[in-house]
Amino acid sequence: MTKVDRHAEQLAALGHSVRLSILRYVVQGDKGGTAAGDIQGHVDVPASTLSHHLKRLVDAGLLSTRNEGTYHYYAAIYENLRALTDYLWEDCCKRGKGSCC
Amino acid sequence: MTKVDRHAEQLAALGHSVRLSILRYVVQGDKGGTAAGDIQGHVDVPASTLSHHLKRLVDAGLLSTRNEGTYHYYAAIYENLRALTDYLWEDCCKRGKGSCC
DNA sequence: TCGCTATTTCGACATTTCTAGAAATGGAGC
DNA sequence: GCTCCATTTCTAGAAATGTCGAAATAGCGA
Repeated sequence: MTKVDRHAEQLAALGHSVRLSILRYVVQGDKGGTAAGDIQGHVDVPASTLSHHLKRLVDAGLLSTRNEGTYHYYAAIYENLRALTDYLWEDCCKRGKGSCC
Repeated sequence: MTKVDRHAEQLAALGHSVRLSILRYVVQGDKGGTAAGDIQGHVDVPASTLSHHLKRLVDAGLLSTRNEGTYHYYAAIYENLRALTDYLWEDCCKRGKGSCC
């Protein structure tokens, strides 16, 4: 999988209002992660739906998982998120006449 | 449409390898925009498919269009792209114990 | 062991997105 | 007018994604 494909997959993972809300909630949370139940209280979807969305974010490499007893904590992988946002601006205006960013 | 929905739509627009390639190519191009034909030479999809993808990026508010004769130029809307990437980091660690970003 | 809670997996259906050929548009030049 | 050329719109089928109830898993405490 190329760099473009990988980043497109991450952006697609964020391209859904529920998943975007999840990511933002988790990004704002503690570094140790946020429990799935806590997240559920915030986004209001059935547990099975939530679980699917969380899996998608984990698969995309944006969230990590840690299980503590029956609680599952999800934390943002900040360096991957940073790499993603940086990617969109990489080589900005390289081919242009003036600078812009 | 809420802020989350709007940004999710923009991220979904970028969540496709062809469209992500298009955006990056245009972001790197001149402020005056890049012609559709130029873009097509870069991404290698049929014109009808390309047009569909370009429309999606325009609808999401990430690209603007300008017609000059038969040529259609597409340019990145830098401020919207900036707002999008900033949004992902907004209030980072607000609810956490330590700082992280 | 039993029951309780947190969470995930399964399964099936509805919806959306992707793709690309064919036809249509719109402008430039003869 | 006609004819290129660049690009978009139409169309329809294939593929992927979203949803959520029901069932399954997994860990805790009594």
